[in-house]
Amino acid sequence: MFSKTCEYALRALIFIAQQSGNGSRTGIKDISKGISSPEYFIAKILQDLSKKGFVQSAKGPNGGFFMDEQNLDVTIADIVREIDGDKLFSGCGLGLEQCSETHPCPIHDQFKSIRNNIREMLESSRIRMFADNLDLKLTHLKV
Amino acid sequence: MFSKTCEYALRALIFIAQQSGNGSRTGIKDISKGISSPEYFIAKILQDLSKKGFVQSAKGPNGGFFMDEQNLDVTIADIVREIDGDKLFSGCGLGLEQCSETHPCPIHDQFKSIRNNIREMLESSRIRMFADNLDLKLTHLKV
DNA sequence: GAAATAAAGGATAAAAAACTCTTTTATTCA
DNA sequence: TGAATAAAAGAGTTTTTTATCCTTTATTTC
Repeated sequence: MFSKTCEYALRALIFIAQQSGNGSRTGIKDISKGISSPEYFIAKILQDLSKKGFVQSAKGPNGGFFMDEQNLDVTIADIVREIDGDKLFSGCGLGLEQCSETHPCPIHDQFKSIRNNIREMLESSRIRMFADNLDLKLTHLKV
Repeated sequence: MFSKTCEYALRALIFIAQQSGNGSRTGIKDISKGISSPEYFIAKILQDLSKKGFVQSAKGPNGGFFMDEQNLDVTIADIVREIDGDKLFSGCGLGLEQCSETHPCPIHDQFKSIRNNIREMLESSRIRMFADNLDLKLTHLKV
């Protein structure tokens, strides 16, 4: 469904959101441990997400990644769209470039509703929503 | 959603299904033109699908690919599962290996319903269902 | 201001997916 | 039986994705 990069990104952002709860910043090492991801790889991904404003970062001692109120309101859809593009939301199920209501591929109709489900689901899910359950250990992000 | 290999496979099988309607066999060249796919690549894919029994093939003059009644009743889900594995139907949205009802990832619940939608949709779609509309040019498989 | 810390940046490596080419095998038909 | 046809098989190559390493820059603390 999502690329590996996107999976790691979502996990990292949810993790940082939880850690940001008590105002603290989290370093790459903690993040990569917290979400079971390759350290250098998630570093690259966060570097990118930070440039795009999905997460804040600070260098030096006591530095690390954290999220502000705006960051917490970003939807999963926003993140997915940024990393994987909008193929998932609008692409043809069979990979055709020309596929539309008036010029559909064979499975166009079946896919339309699926895609809408996915889009609605991802657009109504904000990072903020997942921090609490993670904090209460009702959910997890590892392995 | 699907790998490129899987997209080509589905397009090819629907195409062959339509062509099989009038009892004729279809060669790789026609198939690759008919579904806008790289010729050698779809050849490899069909070689594999043929070994697995999703499609029939015959060598020599007048040879080519075709489908029997059983082949036409195969579901899209069967094909996807064979090519892309069942990650789409049962994998964790965030890529965690340990993700279940009792030990869920943060977006587990949201994904559960999406996954079920997808599975139901793909399991109720049989190749046979798409041949007619393609024949009537109500749908297409190119570009 | 020097040492330590932590992210940013740039370059590269490894693995997987997508795609290509050439030879072999089976079949048909003249 | 031999030429032609078309898929099967096997062996690449290319591109994309995933992952790693090393150097630089910014910040803090002493």
